[in-house]
Amino acid sequence: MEPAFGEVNQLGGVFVNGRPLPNAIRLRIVELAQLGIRPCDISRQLRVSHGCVSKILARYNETGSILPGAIGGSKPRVTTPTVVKHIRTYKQRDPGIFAWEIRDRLLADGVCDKYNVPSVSSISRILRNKIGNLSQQSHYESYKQHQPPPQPALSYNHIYPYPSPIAAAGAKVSTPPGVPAIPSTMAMPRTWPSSHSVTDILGIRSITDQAVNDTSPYPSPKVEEWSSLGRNSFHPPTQHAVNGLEKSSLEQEAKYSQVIWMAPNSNPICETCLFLATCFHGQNTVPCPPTHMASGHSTRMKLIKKVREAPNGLPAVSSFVSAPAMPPYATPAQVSPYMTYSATPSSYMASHGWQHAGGTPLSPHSCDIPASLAFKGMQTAREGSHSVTASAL
DNA sequence: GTCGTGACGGTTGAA
DNA sequence: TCTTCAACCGTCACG
Repeated sequence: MEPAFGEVNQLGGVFVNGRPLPNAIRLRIVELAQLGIRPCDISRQLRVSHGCVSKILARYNETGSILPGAIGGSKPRVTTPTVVKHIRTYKQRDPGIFAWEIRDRLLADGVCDKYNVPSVSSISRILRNKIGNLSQQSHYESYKQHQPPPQPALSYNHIYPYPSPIAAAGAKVSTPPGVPAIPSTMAMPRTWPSSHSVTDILGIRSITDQAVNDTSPYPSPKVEEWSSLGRNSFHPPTQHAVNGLEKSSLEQEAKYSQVIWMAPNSNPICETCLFLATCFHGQNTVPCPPTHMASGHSTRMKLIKKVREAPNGLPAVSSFVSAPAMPPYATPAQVSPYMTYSATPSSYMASHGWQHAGGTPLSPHSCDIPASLAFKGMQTAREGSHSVTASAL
């Protein structure tokens, strides 16, 4: 079994097979693309395969979101009791009705939509297995009397929150050609955890923001709550729609984050840094870095329950952090392979004009995204430059 | 050299 | 609790 710490791709980047890239990297890919940097350059710089860059950009263009899709789970059943009931009704009214006619009627009557209407073969199977013997009707009715009323048929999107074309179009940020745009993921007001502003994705809060309510940091999602999150908690896209993805996806992300950024050995970690994948310093005696202390983070050291361990006893990490092997505030020479993902946007973020949704500039977190081996060799070229341009990269 | 695409091996979570 | 299945992931190779 491959260690949970990941593998190294041909570009020298580290990834965990089967797991999505961290949001910070996904976001950075989109950022760089919108700055006009070619995908091949993004691929090399972030050490992410060009196929992945292409896929993430394509998804972003399609959905307006940088987030990966929902992983795992099963397709919702389309043959709900309601659907079966309607099929039965159609069959009773017209015993000679064809399956495809039933399918059309399910659509026409609004019983199903195009996402959850059963296939013709499914309808045929229902007719054969459940309705074929109408002598079972009395049994069915008897059974039905002892059952709760059938739930309305769930739309496919209810479970699978893929944004509808309309939602995607609405979420999409239209940008004049050549004009760097702030992705809609970055433009959303901060209403964590239902926001995907860049500050939320990266777990950054402005100093001003924290000063207002320093004693009440982020709404602190408990791991117990996160653990209960899943596809069952998906909501219709009309609710909490954020950037083409609704709350449920964010919840899933929260759960995913829980897996990535837990503290090893139940050590306290900075609650804020918990959401900063590249700023992991889960050691008991290590305070928050000065920049965090200045932001009041040191007041929010918190014990996070370890929730998941690899069979070898090491914490299961995703593609970002090698916490046990990484001392806090690793110097470039000490950066673990996982820090390969870490871009070096400190100067970039501080200078390129991003504004917090509330108008507050992002607070520069020197440890948010530390120096990266991915940019090794480029550092010299970037010295003295505070903007990301193709030439600087 | 760049980019889109499909195969592949992997993870995840609902059933 | 375990297994199955179908969704997703990123990498890689090919054209």
